[in-house]
Amino acid sequence: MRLVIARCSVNYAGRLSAHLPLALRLLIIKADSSVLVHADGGSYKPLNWMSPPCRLDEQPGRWVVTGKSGETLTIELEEILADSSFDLGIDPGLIKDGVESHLQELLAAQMHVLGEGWRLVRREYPTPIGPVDLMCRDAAGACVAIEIKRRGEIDGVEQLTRYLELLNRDPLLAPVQGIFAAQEIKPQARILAQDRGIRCLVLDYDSMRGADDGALRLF
Amino acid sequence: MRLVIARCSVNYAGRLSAHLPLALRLLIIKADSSVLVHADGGSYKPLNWMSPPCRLDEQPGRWVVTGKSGETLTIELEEILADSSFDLGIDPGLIKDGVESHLQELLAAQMHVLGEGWRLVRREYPTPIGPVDLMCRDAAGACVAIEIKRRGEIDGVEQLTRYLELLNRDPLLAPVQGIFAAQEIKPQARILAQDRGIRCLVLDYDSMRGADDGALRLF
DNA sequence: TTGTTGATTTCGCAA
DNA sequence: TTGCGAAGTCAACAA
Repeated sequence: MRLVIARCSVNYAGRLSAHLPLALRLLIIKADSSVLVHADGGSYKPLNWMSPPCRLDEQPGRWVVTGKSGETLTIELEEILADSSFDLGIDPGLIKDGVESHLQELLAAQMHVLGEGWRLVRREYPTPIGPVDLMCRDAAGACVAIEIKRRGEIDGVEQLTRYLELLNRDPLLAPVQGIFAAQEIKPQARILAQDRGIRCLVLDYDSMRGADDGALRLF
Repeated sequence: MRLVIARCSVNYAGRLSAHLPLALRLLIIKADSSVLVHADGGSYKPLNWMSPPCRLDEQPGRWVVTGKSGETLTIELEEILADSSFDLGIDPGLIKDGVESHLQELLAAQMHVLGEGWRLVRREYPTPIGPVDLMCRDAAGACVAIEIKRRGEIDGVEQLTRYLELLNRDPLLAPVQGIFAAQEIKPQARILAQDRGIRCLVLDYDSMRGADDGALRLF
């Protein structure tokens, strides 16, 4: 990894065109030749960048980075204040816990909280327009499709609605009910769901991990 | 901006939990106290980070960054190989060209590619649920609503469907047809559009800029 | 390889 | 402040 502090101007030509006027910035060149141009603010997103795979052509006062599909990042170097390199090695990588797939696993393993005699048909139940997170049957044997989100917004309700519309065309499955489950359900999403006869379920991740059934509330 | 090369382990506790085992990494502390943890690969996204606004508590061998809503990033510093600071000043910012609004302008100026005698009624045609990108009339005088996306996915078809449903309630406008136009249309979006009687149009930005009508293909 | 979905998405604009 | 839509989204995973 090479770190350069330089007064530079930058041009990008790819899906769009973008230009950065002359200013002092941090330039990062990673081991795979990818380049990041950072300012001293904003968030983690660079002002401009080139993703790997790419090739860096270093000329005096000018770097030209060319991407896989021909896009180019051109950096004009006016003045270099610092330039240092380090060998960091390969990173062991990030370990995450608490994302949507975990919610799906937990709810799949706790079908009983939905009601007596409910059972899981399968996770990621395939349909032509994408997989239903959980397909199950209630005590009476009727189909129920469950869409799980970390944050329940209108898009998720629309997604579940599409699944239900399609599934209900199949006489072997119909009628299929829907449940919209999320750690947090936005008011607009809740209203839309209820308007469409879809039940809402608020999930509590920590409590589910502890298998505390009281944490699940059906609306 | 402060740049630190250090052997460190990192823990994040917020919406999710994440952990980085001990390894050599680049730590960036920006002027607003936001922190980025980068490895020597991957893309522009850091392995871990804290977005502003946040507060950095620097203890010996440990940094604790606390975010606005209480999330924390804890960095345990095992060994520091480099540590330098720079004053970059405020960046003048990025100038972009080639985004969705430009596609809208270009298509609005090239109505004839849709067919003989087509004309534009107006761009950003207002409805109670949001503006229709382009409203036009075909040679027979029938209304056509056009939704433009850079990448055409299912959400865009849903959006256009909502507009059409609403517009078709107005006897002065009905029947209103729909066209879904994008630089790239995903298969599922195309299927959904066709199922709903919405035509798909693939746009080529470069050719449109050159006003090459042959670049537009109606499906 | 291609396609689809989730994300600590981030970012910008408008109501 | 909140909500909605776009992004050079990125990244993980399945077909």
